[in-house]
Amino acid sequence: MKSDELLALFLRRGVLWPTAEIYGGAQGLYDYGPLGAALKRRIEDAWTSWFVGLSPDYYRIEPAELLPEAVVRASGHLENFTDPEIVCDACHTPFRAETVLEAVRPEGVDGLSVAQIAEIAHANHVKCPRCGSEALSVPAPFNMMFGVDFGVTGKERAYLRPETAQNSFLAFPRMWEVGRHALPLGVAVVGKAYRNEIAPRQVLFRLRAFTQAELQIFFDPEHFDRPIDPFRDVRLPVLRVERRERGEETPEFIRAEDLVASGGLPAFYVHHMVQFHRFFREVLAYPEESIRFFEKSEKERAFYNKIQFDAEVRLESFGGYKELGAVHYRGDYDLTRHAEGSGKDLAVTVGEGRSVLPHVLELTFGVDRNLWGLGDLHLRTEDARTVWHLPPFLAPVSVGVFPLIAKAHGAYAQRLADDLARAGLTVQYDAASSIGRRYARIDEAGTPYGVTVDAGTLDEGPEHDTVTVRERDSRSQARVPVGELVGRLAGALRLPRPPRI
RNA sequence: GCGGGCAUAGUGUAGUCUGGUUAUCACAUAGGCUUGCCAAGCCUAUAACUCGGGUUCAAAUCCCGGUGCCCGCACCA
Repeated sequence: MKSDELLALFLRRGVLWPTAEIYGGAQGLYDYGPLGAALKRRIEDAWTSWFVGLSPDYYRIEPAELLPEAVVRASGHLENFTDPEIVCDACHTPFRAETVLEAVRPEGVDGLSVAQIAEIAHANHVKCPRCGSEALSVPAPFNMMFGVDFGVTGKERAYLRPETAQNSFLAFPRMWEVGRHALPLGVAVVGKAYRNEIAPRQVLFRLRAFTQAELQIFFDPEHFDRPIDPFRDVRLPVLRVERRERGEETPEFIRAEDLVASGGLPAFYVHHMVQFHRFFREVLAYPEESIRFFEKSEKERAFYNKIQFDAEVRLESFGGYKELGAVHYRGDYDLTRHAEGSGKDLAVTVGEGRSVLPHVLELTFGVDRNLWGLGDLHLRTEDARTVWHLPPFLAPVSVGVFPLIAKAHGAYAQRLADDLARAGLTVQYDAASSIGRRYARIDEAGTPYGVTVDAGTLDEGPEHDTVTVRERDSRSQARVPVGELVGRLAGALRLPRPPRI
């Protein structure tokens, strides 16, 4: 679905709206309404059920969203979060310092101060790539973290976390004990992260407050290549660097085993790519042809990542592939930095007394972006009606309950709606306007089932205490005894968990 | 952040160039009548010129600024 169309629908149905709208809004901030909040919760629960379910040694924690300054200093976010820029004073165009100085300083600008970068530019008479002016200046690097006063004196600083990953690294020593000394050890966090983005845009794609679902897996690097259970014949849509360099945009389907055997990727890494792919397919129901795992080259990926595939999905709303998640091999960068920063030894002892500083595999997933993706890919207009083909277990409301004729069947239907809600279903009762309109309303909200009470339900005939269950996608109807309703629907509404490979 | 464009009921829009009646239309929403299993019909109601300043007898319309949105560049998990 097109971006404008999707946003209009989301606004109309109360999925989301701009924060502080009556004051003109605030860039990069959106609030979720009832439908959006419920859907987002379902996505988070589905993600947790799936990824934490991958192993008994994977856990979810819920840490604080504020990080003391020492943490972000050690993690590198305080200095390194943005690359230094060079701005042309003549045409006001900003460039990455590294790019502009490439000819005169091929080794890059890491570690140089603002003054040193400016000096190099002037000494070599570097010109603006766009207008040729030599009037270049180097502004102080912009840090994308939100800093806050911490404590009553205001002398201490803390920062809203720019990513949830840091919390998992900080939790490692505790989790090593709580997890009873097991590797691999997974520590998941689902929660808000905050970045003062320069140019928030595209609704949920670059927010200043956004929700990440991340799983950091600490593992023994000696086991990275250890063969794990066979991948059977799983094929992954991957676009590797060599193929990209030939100008290809589309992925090729490569057997997981081949990615390991001839593709040079560690088995443990590929195993988690397979699980990520299955989550996209089996839980979010993204079409196979929309997904690709996009390999980042050494230049493109963050410096701490040794292997990086972005999990991308092609969205009509933004006319191309968008990053909705990623699989990062971060090596021992994080634990090394935090061991140095804190002065604590973060190595652990495994097996017969071998000391190991675990490496980290990071699975990261953008909750807001995927909520948008579920709208883009599953909302379809079909002969003048709009249907949100959400997987049933993700639907904000599971069942709509309607009286065929409000006056005649309303009391029974209202009672039935209460009973279903008490049984744990999310239910919406609606008696307004015609039955067709009510079906249309729930179709648009992604509700998979409609239950209608009619004359047969109330009559002392063969249809006594039966209702019609109408299915969103097929529009088919079946007569079901009310006592069997919960049992009938429960299966489709249960969150999927990963099968053991 | 730079450049360009845009901003009218809940949603989508007409009107702006060329200032001048009660601001157009559709859908949505609420109530009534009727109907009774896929957005039916009729009647009624609710509801808007992004904010601030300026020009003018008069501003949705022209000018300036703020805010927000879109596109390109730059940046980016």
